[in-house]
Amino acid sequence: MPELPEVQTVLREVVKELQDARIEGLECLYPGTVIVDPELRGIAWPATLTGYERRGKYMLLHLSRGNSLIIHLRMTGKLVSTRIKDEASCHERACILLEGGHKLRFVDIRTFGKITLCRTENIPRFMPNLGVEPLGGDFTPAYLKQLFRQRKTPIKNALMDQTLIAGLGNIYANEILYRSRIDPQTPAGSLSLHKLKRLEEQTRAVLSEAIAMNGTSISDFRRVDDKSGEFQNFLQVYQKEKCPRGHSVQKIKQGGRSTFFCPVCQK
DNA sequence: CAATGATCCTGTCCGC
DNA sequence: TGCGGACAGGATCATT
Repeated sequence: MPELPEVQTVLREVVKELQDARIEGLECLYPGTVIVDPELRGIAWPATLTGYERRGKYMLLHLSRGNSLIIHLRMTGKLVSTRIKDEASCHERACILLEGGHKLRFVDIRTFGKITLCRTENIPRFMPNLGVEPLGGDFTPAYLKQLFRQRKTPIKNALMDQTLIAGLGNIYANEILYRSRIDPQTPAGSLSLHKLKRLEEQTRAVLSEAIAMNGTSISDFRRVDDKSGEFQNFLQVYQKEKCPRGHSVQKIKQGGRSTFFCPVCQK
């Protein structure tokens, strides 16, 4: 499932794919996958990439002519370059057309992913309110203390709430809590500054390591070049029977999602 | 405002 | 063999 490290990985590779190519169009191949800003008038193409950024799990690609693409992979979205693999897929939902007949295919089994083409100044209209960037300077124990104040929701749910912290999903929330030795059921607002310090440090550590390893390929995440990430080899609790210290990992449901944790290591 | 639950969607896996 | 059902899960919307 693409979370922050996977999105970062894909963005880096998409940029490499787009930076020297003229973008000639955007094709929608499944109803609703491509959203076009009604204020975008006239001709958007051809365009070139003028900048890019990641915000939470969203990729923003800024184009010439004052337009931008907002890409969200949701659960099963993939961007596949025809330079690497030119093979049709029945799950192709959209397509970015490049000069020379090359394409960047948006392949998405479950059809939840979206590509929005909008005026750059209208980006906020097409994006939800997102919380703090977990690798940014604002992400500090004191900030978390304030953010979680009065919150009774379990810390696991809070970590995955994109309006609080942007970019964490189920896999990394589980891993971060294990490495922080925090019980995922702990009410967020009751965590001591001491534990929040561990949480902050481990969040940065886990995400940085995962980015360095090109993300986690569980089930169907693939990079633009169709290679897998490598971080799945370093997961400590997610879908594991035993934690690294040999204790049984417990699986529970929180907010409809699977939580994996070690009741011995995490208090 | 906070928290919860249903919804969207399809491939995979399990039990009968 | 095949069918039904559960599961996976990010974001959004409705409800409490």
